[in-house]
Parts: sequence; structure tokens; C-alpha cells
Amino acid sequence: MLDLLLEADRSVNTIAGHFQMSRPAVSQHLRILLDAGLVSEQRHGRERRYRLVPARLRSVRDWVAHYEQFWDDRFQRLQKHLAKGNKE
Amino acid sequence: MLDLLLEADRSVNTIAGHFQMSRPAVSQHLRILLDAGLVSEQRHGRERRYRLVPARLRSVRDWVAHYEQFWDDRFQRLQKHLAKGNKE
DNA sequence: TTGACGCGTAAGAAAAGTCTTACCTATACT
DNA sequence: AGTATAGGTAAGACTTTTCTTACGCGTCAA
Repeated sequence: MLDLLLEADRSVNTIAGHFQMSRPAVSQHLRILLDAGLVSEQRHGRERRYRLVPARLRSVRDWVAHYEQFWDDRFQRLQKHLAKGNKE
Repeated sequence: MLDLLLEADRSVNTIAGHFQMSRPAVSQHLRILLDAGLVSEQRHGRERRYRLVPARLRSVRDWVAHYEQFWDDRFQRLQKHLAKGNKE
């Protein structure tokens, strides 16, 4: 669903067309994404188009990214250790 | 749990000590993370220490990050559109 | 204003996830 | 060998998620 929204804003029916599940099911998924702030809703007549909210996705990315410091820290510690070892 | 492993490799019991849930429950969580490749297992005697696998976390981050191109693309399209508008 | 369309929500069934206890194996200590 | 420790796995209870169908409300078009 996020992939679909990556291409363009889409209505519920359009999205549902790409899945096997029923329209209400898609609606419920979108509700979750909306509550999570990952998508926003635009009303156009009787349609509702959903759109990605990149800022929110960024915060998810950042949350995961923070675990990657791990290797850097570990590598630095190793380097320090080796530097000390050379002196002694 | 990932936060705990961010600090250092840890045994199951050590991890379980930080939670209210039972050790088997923690074991099951670790199994999931292991299957997902987010952590690795090192055996030390009768202990099993778990360690973050940053490469895998990176791929999660990248997966999310790719949705952020959205704004850039959209902005570029807008700029092109405006540029064209100025000429005409 | 009547019918069709787009969509949300409610209720309940079905499926998946997440615990706990009980039990088993492997390593370590004496 | 005998006992303690670390931890995985199985079975089952309980919770949560994720569907589906049925229905209601607003918008559009005749």
C-alpha cells in the first residue's frame, strides 16, 4: 500500500483494486496508517485520496538507524584497544 | 530488547532480567529476531549471547528510507512545472 | 429526488501472536 | 556420578489482529 502511494495519491477503491482483500479491510489499514501519521487524507467530492507523509516515515527510519551506530562504536573501541596494545 | 543489545551482547537470562515476562517468552522473542536476521547467536559454554546485526537493521532502515524520495521527486516536479509556467 | 457510487464503521468469525507452565538437553561444578 | 545452571521447545490459554458482511451517510448525476 505504501508502494502504491509512493507513485501517487490514491483513492480507497483504487488501492483495494490492487489487493485481494475487501475495500473495508483496506479502509481499516488506511485508518491505522492515518492514526500513525504515515499517510494523510484529502477529500475530493466523494473520494478520499491518501498521501504519504514522508516526515513521519523519516522518524521511523531514524528510529531504526540509531541501532546502526553499534558497529561504529564497536569499531572505535577496537581501534582504541589496538592503539593501546601497540604502546605497551 | 534491541536497546539492551545495543549496549552489549547479552545472554537470555540477562535480557529476561530486564523484563517482567518469563525467560521462555524472551527466548521466543529472540528466536523471531534470529530468524529475521536482526540478531545473531554466540555460544559461550552454556550461555548463548545475542548480538545485533546492524547490516540487517540497515536494510530495514533503507526500506523505510526509500519512501522519503517521495518529497524530493514531488518537489522536483513542482519546480519543473513552475519553470515552464514562467516561460509561457 | 431517486438511484448509484465512494467510503467509513460495527459486529463477529477466523487467524495470528504472545504469554505461561512443564519438560528436556547440554554444559559446568564438586 | 550427581546436582545446579542456561536455555530451547511443546502445549495450551488468552489476547490481539485482521478479515468479512451488513449497514449507514454523504456526494454526484439524471
